[in-house]
Amino acid sequence: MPELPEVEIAARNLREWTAGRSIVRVEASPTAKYVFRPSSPKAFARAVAGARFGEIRRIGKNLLVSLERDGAPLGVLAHLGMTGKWLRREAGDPPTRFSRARFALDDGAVLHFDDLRLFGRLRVVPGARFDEVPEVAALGPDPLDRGIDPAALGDALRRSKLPVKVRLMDQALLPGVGNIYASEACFRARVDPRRKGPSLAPREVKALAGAIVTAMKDGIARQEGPEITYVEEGGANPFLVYGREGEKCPRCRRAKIQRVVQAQRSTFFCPRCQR
DNA sequence: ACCCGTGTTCGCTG
DNA sequence: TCAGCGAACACGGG
Repeated sequence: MPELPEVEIAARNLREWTAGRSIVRVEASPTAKYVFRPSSPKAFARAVAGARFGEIRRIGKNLLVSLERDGAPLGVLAHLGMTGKWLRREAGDPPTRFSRARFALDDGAVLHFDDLRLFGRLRVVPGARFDEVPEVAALGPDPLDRGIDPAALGDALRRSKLPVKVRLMDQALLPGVGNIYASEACFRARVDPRRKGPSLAPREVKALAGAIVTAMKDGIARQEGPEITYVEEGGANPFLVYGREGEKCPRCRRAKIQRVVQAQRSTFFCPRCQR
């Protein structure tokens, strides 16, 4: 699931599910110790039980959940990792398949943090001082929230010899851009993902800046619906090039989509359209 | 059995 | 000193 669009959907869902609500009880699976590091599952549950929900922000792929407990601010930083998701169930429903933490609310709902691979994280942030968390402080401006300044993007690309697709995934530059949307943005901008940053012309940088934002907005639009209770997987591949090795390019319809490996991750592109 | 994986972090290296 | 690289993390799914 999770790059910026998926996390944005999660944020919207969570806002709806938690508005005005309090946490009645928390269960954290003891086997999922890794999810709660550097704290423990027990300490995490103890810290947030009884809290009332406040604002929920998203920066890149991070969810910043503000809580209030005994009149004092408290925060939870949530990251979905590779396979994390937030699901809403009713009290008494069976646990979701890879449920790692369960938050019982005062309206009878139970929010599950579900995560197959255990790369997700739930972390208590004392006083909700998110800006003191190094991983949050290191993030650049959120591209959806604040837009992308082509001049700033150009500067950043010029300062690094990394292939442009790899550079786009730097969370300090463009928080929220991950492996899928980096490929998708390069395709939309017609830029070869293997190009080195400094080789890009200003008009290509500008195209990239626009392509990143529109790719993410499309991703969000695809997933939002009138009655989302939770986002399901499965179904047709919604992406233009990602996961489409060997298929005909959706733009030129002549070349075949190629897959290459960059920085240990798969990159998909059209060798004819992307220069 | 084997390869793959929508993410991040850490230790090493040149 | 530090950008860049590769491994590690953990566990299915195909």
